[in-house]
Amino acid sequence: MPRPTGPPIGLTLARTAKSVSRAFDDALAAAGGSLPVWLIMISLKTRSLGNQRELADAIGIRGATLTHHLNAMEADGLVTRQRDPANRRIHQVALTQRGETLFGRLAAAATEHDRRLHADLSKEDIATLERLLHRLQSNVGSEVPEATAGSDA
Amino acid sequence: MPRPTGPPIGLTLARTAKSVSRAFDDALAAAGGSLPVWLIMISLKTRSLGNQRELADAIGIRGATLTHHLNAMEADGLVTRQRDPANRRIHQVALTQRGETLFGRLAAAATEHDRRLHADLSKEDIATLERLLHRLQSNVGSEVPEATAGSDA
DNA sequence: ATGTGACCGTTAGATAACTAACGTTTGGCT
DNA sequence: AGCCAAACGTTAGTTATCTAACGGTCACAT
Repeated sequence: MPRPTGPPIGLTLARTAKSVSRAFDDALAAAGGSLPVWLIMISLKTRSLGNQRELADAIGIRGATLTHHLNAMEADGLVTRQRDPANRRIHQVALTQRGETLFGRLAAAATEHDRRLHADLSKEDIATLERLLHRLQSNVGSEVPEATAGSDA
Repeated sequence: MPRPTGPPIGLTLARTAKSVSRAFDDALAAAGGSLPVWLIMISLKTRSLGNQRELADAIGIRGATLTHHLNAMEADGLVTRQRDPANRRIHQVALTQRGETLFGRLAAAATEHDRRLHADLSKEDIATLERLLHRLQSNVGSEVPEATAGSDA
């Protein structure tokens, strides 16, 4: 009995994520950025996203929050927003030269953070962790079992 | 090569924690509470905490934020705050009868959430996950290796 | 007894996320 | 042609957290 009603796994998960995210954000702040800015940039670089909504979904925030960050980034000269001529509802977001420069610095900080995070963990450990985290996510995803008995709502 | 520069583990961790916390908070909201309220209550019930600062540390928030929640909970008649006669700096926080009742409902919701979260995971899986999460936390904890070469601060 | 420093909790102000409602644009249907 | 529903992004307002500064209380030394 290794878990005699100890702290629930959800609580440990939340605390760990808070610590790790905090440390990551600090590292990015030291490089002149922040966690959301980094997520936006890396999504712009790697994925080919059609619109801002997909971008927001990709980094796990709401559309309104993304607008907020893009406003700040545009004011800082990191990105540009242009209407798509073919579909004027869509804003095409692109990194400026200055944005590319900052991306380089943040990438270095992110790599360093990841190195530190892995530290003594083996590749199998990381793979196992990823697998378990995905299981947790799918367990709370949309599993609303309404096939039990009665609709007691 | 199972991780060809895929999403960093820190990102997966953050997303999973967000989803799970969100789901948990929704479940608690349906029972008439919230995640911080639940954490405060369970800490009051289980641990024997000397003061509010320890309470805040136990649930991972700042003292000022705890004050905010306790104000709301006191206004709702869930807890009482009294000065410790032996040490008037300390506020003794206690659950009222109404607080106990809500605690019961939230405990049921939390148990249900935990059951759903575990779902197909074995005890070994949970133990492994806990171990890996603790490793991550300690890796970013306060590991400031200043024994490398020069003090470039 | 009195002054100094530390501890505890609160208050004030800033920051960042969310939800809800809105204006614009598009495409299909009548 | 004109209308209506849907999609996209922005704006407005709320909520929750943090940091910094403050007032009250205690222990200890002088």
